[in-house]
Amino acid sequence: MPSPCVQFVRHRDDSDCRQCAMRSSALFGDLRPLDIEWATRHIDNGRAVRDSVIYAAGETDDALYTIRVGVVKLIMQFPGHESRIVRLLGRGATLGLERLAGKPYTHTAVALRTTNLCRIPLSVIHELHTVNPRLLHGLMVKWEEQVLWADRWIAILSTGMIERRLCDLVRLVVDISGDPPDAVQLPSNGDIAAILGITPESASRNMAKLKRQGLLTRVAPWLYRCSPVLLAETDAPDDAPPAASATQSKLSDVRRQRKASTASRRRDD
Amino acid sequence: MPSPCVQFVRHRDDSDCRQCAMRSSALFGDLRPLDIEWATRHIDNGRAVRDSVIYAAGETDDALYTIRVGVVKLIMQFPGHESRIVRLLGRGATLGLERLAGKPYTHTAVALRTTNLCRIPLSVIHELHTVNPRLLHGLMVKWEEQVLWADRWIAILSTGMIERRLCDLVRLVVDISGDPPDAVQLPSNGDIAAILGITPESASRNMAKLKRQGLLTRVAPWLYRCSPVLLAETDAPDDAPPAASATQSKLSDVRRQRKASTASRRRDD
DNA sequence: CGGATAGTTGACAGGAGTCAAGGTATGTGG
DNA sequence: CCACATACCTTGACTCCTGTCAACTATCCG
Repeated sequence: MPSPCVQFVRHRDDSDCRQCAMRSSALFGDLRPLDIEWATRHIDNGRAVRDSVIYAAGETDDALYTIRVGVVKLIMQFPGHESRIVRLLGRGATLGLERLAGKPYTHTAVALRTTNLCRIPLSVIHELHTVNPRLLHGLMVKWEEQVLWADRWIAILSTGMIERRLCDLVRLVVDISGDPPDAVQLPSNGDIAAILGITPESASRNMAKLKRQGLLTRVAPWLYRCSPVLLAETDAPDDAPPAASATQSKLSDVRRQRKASTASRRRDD
Repeated sequence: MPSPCVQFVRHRDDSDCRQCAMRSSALFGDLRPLDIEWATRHIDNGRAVRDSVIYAAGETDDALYTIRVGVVKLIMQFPGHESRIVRLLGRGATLGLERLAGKPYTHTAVALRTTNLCRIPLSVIHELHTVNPRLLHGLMVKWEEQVLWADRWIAILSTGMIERRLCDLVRLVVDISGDPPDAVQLPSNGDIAAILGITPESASRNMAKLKRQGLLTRVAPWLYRCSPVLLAETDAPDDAPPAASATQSKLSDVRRQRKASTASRRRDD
């Protein structure tokens, strides 16, 4: 398996990259055109076809990546546990920031579809930072993005009934992929399962349920048309504002926090 | 509700703080003693009793925090969803990094027990960074920590049977709190529920199950003695290496990745 | 055309949510 | 110091969601 997965070539078309760096990379937002121009000469452009591995967990290549267009999944595997997809990244997102902390890649990054990305050597980041410390802000923004996506994954995609989580996943994919609502490219059932932490069978069954409800229509394998209802639905099921009668959705509630401080302090170390 | 939750006082005991900054804060690891000494003069020390709010989501106070001793929970609340605890932070951890990206606090941070923490104004970070850009590395390390904890939360605490997740949670608490194994202070059932994304009833039932198995013994309300078996158990149930017969633990498997690259490329945009 | 992989579906069992009834503990007021 | 009120935890009964196992179909590729 020679794995001719990802191939990178030095940039030729400067204007193209410059445009990319400015609009999608908040990373370089604070830099001067001169610095950006310098950087682009050291940034390679790459194409990763579906299922190709951009980098694998544990590797220590000295580079990070930004996505120009496409979708990438980050797979995490802990020793005694099933592996899970912990993030889906789309246009403008940054992969491999952990290399800046000196850690090996913590995930395996795989393209969900043909993806166009830029490979930025760590040395370029360090050089830019030396020249212009304002790069710090861009880096902070990128890290914060990662954490926020991770937290969304926990609070939205890993909590509650599978059907609702699936709906949220579809919305998320539409969001980050930029696919038109009538031709959304959803992950395979296996991937959906790894994203939601469920079995492929449950994924299949719940996809079928959405299809029966007319919220989703398969127009081709992997290609779906989603109803506006599905896309809008932030939450409000248009009924049951008070004393909800939802079939199953209690779980815990961590409101009632602020009030605590004054009273209650029975036992403590 | 005047909320006399957290009170901060300027440091008096320099040596104490310096020691703290060096051992627990990789943040300042790369700085010169002189810079650290300067920084400590602008860092306040605070005490948060159990259930007190360190900061609330949406606030924009210009400071971040590091924990000297104690445990803090980060609560996240998305509009139409139940709130979940997305992280538990212990000694040496950093809270509120998102302020460095210019974002309001994304979580509500609440002390799980009496907690001792340092309040670092953003201006101190910026000043230090100007003086010594090597601070960048410390910041990268802190961000990477946040992401790694978040990913663990997804892959370990939000996947699979509740009983196993509970065991992992106990191990995690022991880990970050530093409690002795025979006197571990576990979160309330409500908090356990918000951590694992389950109901308090399920939390209670599964805690009872662990107690029945002798893995956990309550020595006082909220205080437990955990058996060495529970603490060791990385995963291997000492049986079933091949064709496992576990009662329920299939889920999906995202192995078989590497091989993909060469073959398979049926449809793509 | 045929083999392989992935998706679909049914039957079944058990896990986990829901509802509701006590029980226990902390805190207040007499 | 005791009685009451308020939380929270605990438990049981019940439902149904979801994992498991297995058979079958659809797709893709050689």
